[in-house]
Amino acid sequence: MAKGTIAKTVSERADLLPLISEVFRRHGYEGATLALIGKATGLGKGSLYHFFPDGKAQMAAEVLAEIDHWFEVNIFAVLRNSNDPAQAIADMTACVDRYFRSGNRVCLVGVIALGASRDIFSSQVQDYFSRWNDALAQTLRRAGFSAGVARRRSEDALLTIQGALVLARALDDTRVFGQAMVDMQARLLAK
Amino acid sequence: MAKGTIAKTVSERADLLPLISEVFRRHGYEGATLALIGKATGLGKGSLYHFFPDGKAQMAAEVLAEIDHWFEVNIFAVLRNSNDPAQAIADMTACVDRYFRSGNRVCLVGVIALGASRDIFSSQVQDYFSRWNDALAQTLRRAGFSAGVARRRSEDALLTIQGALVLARALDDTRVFGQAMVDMQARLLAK
DNA sequence: CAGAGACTGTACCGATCGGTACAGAGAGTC
DNA sequence: GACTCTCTGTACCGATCGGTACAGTCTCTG
Repeated sequence: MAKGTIAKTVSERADLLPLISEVFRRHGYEGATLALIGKATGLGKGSLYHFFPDGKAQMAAEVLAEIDHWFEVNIFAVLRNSNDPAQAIADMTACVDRYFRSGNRVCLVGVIALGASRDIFSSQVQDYFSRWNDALAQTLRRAGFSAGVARRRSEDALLTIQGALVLARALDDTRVFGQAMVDMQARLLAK
Repeated sequence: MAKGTIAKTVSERADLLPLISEVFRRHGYEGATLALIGKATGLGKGSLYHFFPDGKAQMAAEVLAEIDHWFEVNIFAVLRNSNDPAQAIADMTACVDRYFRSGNRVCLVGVIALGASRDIFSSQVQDYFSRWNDALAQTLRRAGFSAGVARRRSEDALLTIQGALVLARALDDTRVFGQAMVDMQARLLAK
């Protein structure tokens, strides 16, 4: 009930999600507190619950949806629509390297997959990876590989990205991530 | 101050660590609460703080030390001492598959590496992976590979294990982990 | 200018957080 | 039996958790 100390900033929902996303990335679902999210966005709980009436779970769900959409547009769709498989895979690799800032940024979907919160978001996590897997395998099929090889190579690529992020962070060496991306691209199109 | 309701169970420190380890694995460092640890061990805070006066941080540090020791004995030492590189790598692969229960169990060191708690345990995390990396690269050198190739293949193997754990959990498909272990072993000794 | 509705900070809620204090219970020693 | 030391449960601490309530402030519409 302090007198007239309320400013008006008018935040856009779309501007909020990337900021919240980084908090979840850094601290995981359980570690991301409303206080941290408030600090990152510059908003109080009032505003936060105005935009996300269902609280933290809704924020995480919408962040995951936005990430899913970004990958759908920038990566999955490119893989599906390209008729130059080698170029599509090169584009994907470059895009992934840029997105994860050469290993300095962590994959939120992977972080959630490892934690206890996987059970809450299991369908979104599974969907993200299996759609990526399908799109990439489809591209490899178009490059002339059998369904089995395509699928196996695609899974290998996905797991390489996730593992490279873990190891690069563990060793504090982004070079590990860069090398893994080079190796991954070579393995995808080998032979 | 309820009257005489205190039982005497006499827990062994050594029996405690594996139980605590599983809590950290499932919930991460921030998500592992004293209540969960108490539930898992069947001990109250009194006993917990008797064994670990510095609380949660000490528990995590000792769990990490125990994991480190287990890998040192069962994996790193085997890699260093074997004079049959192919056999040593096959043993490592089998041992890793067993330890991670074919992808059903998560790597605590990897989980910590991804989270904010990495900063607290950075030296232990880095040590674990770089000692593994050194031991494996040394084995590959003995198999006749150049230092550069050995190092690159070794890093690739470590990242494959971590990524396979993430992807297997995300897709809820342990087959992914098994296939990754097969591929990893083949790539380590290829050509 | 009046009213509606979106957006804001803040006080507050019960629950739980990590951690402390402490007394009771058991086993060993004399 | 009295003393000591280890191990135990539990009451309690201040801080913070996710979430609610609400009054104030702005913009937009008439």
